[in-house]
Amino acid sequence: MRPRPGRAPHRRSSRARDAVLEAADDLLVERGYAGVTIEGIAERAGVAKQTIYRWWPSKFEILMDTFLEDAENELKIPDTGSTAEDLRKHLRRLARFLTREPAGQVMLALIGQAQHDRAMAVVFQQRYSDERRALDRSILERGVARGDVRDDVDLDFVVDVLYGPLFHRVLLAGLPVNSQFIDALVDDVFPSLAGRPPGPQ
Amino acid sequence: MRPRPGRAPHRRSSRARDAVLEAADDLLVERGYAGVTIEGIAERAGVAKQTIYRWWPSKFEILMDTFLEDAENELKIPDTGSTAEDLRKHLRRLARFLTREPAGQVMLALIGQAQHDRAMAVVFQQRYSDERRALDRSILERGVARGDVRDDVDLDFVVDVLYGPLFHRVLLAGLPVNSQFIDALVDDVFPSLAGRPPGPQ
Amino acid sequence: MRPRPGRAPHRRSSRARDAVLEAADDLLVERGYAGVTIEGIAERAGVAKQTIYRWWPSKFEILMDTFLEDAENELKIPDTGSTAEDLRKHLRRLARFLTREPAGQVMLALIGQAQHDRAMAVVFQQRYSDERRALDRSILERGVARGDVRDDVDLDFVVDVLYGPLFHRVLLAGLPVNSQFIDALVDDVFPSLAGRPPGPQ
Amino acid sequence: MRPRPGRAPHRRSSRARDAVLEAADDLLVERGYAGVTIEGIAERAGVAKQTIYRWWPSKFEILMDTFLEDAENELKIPDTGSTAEDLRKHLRRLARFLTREPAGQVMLALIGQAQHDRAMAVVFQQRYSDERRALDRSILERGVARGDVRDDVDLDFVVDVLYGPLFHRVLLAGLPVNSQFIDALVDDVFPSLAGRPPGPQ
DNA sequence: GAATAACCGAGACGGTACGTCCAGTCTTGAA
DNA sequence: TTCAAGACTGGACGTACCGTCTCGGTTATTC
Repeated sequence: MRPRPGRAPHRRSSRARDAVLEAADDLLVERGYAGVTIEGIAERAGVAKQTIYRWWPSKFEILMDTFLEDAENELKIPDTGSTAEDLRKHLRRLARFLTREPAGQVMLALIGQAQHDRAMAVVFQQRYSDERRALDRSILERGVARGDVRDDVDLDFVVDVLYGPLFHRVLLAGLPVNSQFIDALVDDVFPSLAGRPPGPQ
Repeated sequence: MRPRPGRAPHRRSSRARDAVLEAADDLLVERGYAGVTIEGIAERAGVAKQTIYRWWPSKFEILMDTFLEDAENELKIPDTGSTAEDLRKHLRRLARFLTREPAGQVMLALIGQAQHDRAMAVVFQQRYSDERRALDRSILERGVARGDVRDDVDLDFVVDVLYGPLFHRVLLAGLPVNSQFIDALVDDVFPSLAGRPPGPQ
Repeated sequence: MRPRPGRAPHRRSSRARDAVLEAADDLLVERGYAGVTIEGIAERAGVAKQTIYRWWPSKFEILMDTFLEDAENELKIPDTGSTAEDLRKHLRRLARFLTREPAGQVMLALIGQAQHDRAMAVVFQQRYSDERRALDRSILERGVARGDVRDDVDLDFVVDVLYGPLFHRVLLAGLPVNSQFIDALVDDVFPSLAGRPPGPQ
Repeated sequence: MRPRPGRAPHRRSSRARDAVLEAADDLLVERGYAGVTIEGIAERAGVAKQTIYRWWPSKFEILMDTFLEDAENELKIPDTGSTAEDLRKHLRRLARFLTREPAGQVMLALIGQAQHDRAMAVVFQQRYSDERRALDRSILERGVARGDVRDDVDLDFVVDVLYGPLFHRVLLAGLPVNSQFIDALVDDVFPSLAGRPPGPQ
């Protein structure tokens, strides 16, 4: 049961893996997506290009690896006991992530690249979007179980209505996403669409 | 001071301009954004690279020119007399544009590129998003004037709530956007957020 | 009749050409054939790799160009009036060229490469060996005309017998080629094989 | 009979050695000198690269090993009792070896490589040329002892004059080496240079 | 109707990065 | 200790485009 040390088949160097991910991340933040090159990553990571090509098919996948680790750490689903509060916390966290943090820049770059290339769009959906949607739904599903979310609405639709406006602002409008914006979503849109007053019965 | 002998001559060749825009468009559809290269456009358009560089700063701007022409033609704001019906028609048109038409592919590519490069994001917003938001608002503003849209809601917020879910599906989820989805936005989300029953005064 | 200036079709840069030839030459002398790389030439010549690939198919051809210019200048056929003296002078010049001069190193490298690759061997023969053999023969042909070379021997065979031993030493043996060696060829081998005493008639 | 545990074991695997030599030989014939790579040899021989590096410093030395074995077998010095006939036989054998046989291709490749690299030239001379010259001389030395070769000529010089023309044709000219060519060397050049009529005394 | 200057096609140029191949070194586990 | 396997750093390959730069040839007015 214990992972025997030195057992991984064909002993990939974790030193190289980590250096590559970090270098790619840094380059993206410093120079933007086009400034991330395999050669640049290799040089900064102190790694040979061949090592990169051995383990990743494209810079997209490298950034995907970085991003997924960050998303897992930074975008945990809260559980406060109140659906509205879970949504508020999570939307705020997400807005901050997208607009202020390096890892959010990586995410935006990946979304951008996915618009350019069908294959990468599929990778992004399979490795991120699908699982993320399940997580996003989980807040609502807890609400359904708890009784403060209606059980007769399509939760996928609710997810799109709650998260879509945020992405619309960030990806298309370049308008600020502030607390009022989030609050309006949580306090106005959510209740009228899916909320149910925690009443008797 | 003396621009005398030989008088002001040439102007830009519209033949070249059109050929370039069409070539860029075709290449994008055939090969994706990365497959659009200045050399490729020049060759296909039968135009010299220098001619392209003379009139456009980047392939992004070339595609921007194509896209703006298409958007103006294809995404006209309807005016049926009913806000809900205007929204329904327009959202359906937009969904179809994004998911089915070549010009929609161009738009998605431009949105994608805007995520990679701040400067291009600014260009996209100034040349498209700002004006588009005004157009999108105009449906609602007519509704306010007409009395079937509440006058105490932030119309920009309503725009994000109505259009955001659509883009969320298209840009991030890869899920289908069908009539029910649009209808749910128009019939459920819109009325509860901004609709007002056309009552007496 | 006069070459109109700026007439060459598509204006190849002679600056680039010269810099490439010189860089290749220098690299060969400094680092040997394997040390001549297209990248190294490009860097040293201050030229883009693509420029090299545009005009030469391989480093072999680059060195061939250098070598042919040098050979033309350095291996002129002497004309002293005496076949034996012409041979002596030419063989000495050749021996010195091969064993002491940078251009001789280039020649040896090309001969070496020709052993590795049939296509290059053909290029070497067509661009050098064939013409050189004609030049080498010309010494003997003048001798035939003059009467101090027999007219019943195959001059190609004589060329092989006179030049072959020199190359045998240089290419295979690594033994010194001194004046005695040349003199033995001219004074012993040549007369008995092809010489004719300048007699009456 | 069981190798006691902790015993000084292994010696060089002759299976690996043979497989490497054969693979190198095959690759040279199939793909030329540049097509012989350590990786290619290792793969074809079913051997690890490390094993090759353990026993040979370069592909040159691998081919050298192959070649020396072949030369020893294929280029035996004949002993017919007549110097002229020994020369004729040996020169014919050599011509055929160089122009027709796989092992001759290896030899030409090694000679070629020796022109590119001083160190390899030295190896080639020490491991082949010096010994070969002794063998070539031995034909003449037997002739001297026997009395049909003059004893006042430098036999090294005679070797160069007899073998040089052959290599000149093969290495430089790309001209055919046929029986007449060999016969002319043996019947015209050799007697006048070093032959002595087998007379009395 | 001739002069003239911006425009055009063509494409060479110095560069950067691509993705691949191979060199030579190192490490692992089996025999 | 050797071996097969194969990951590692590193360097060069030959290609594709970038954006800049002539080069001549072609308009299309305006004197």
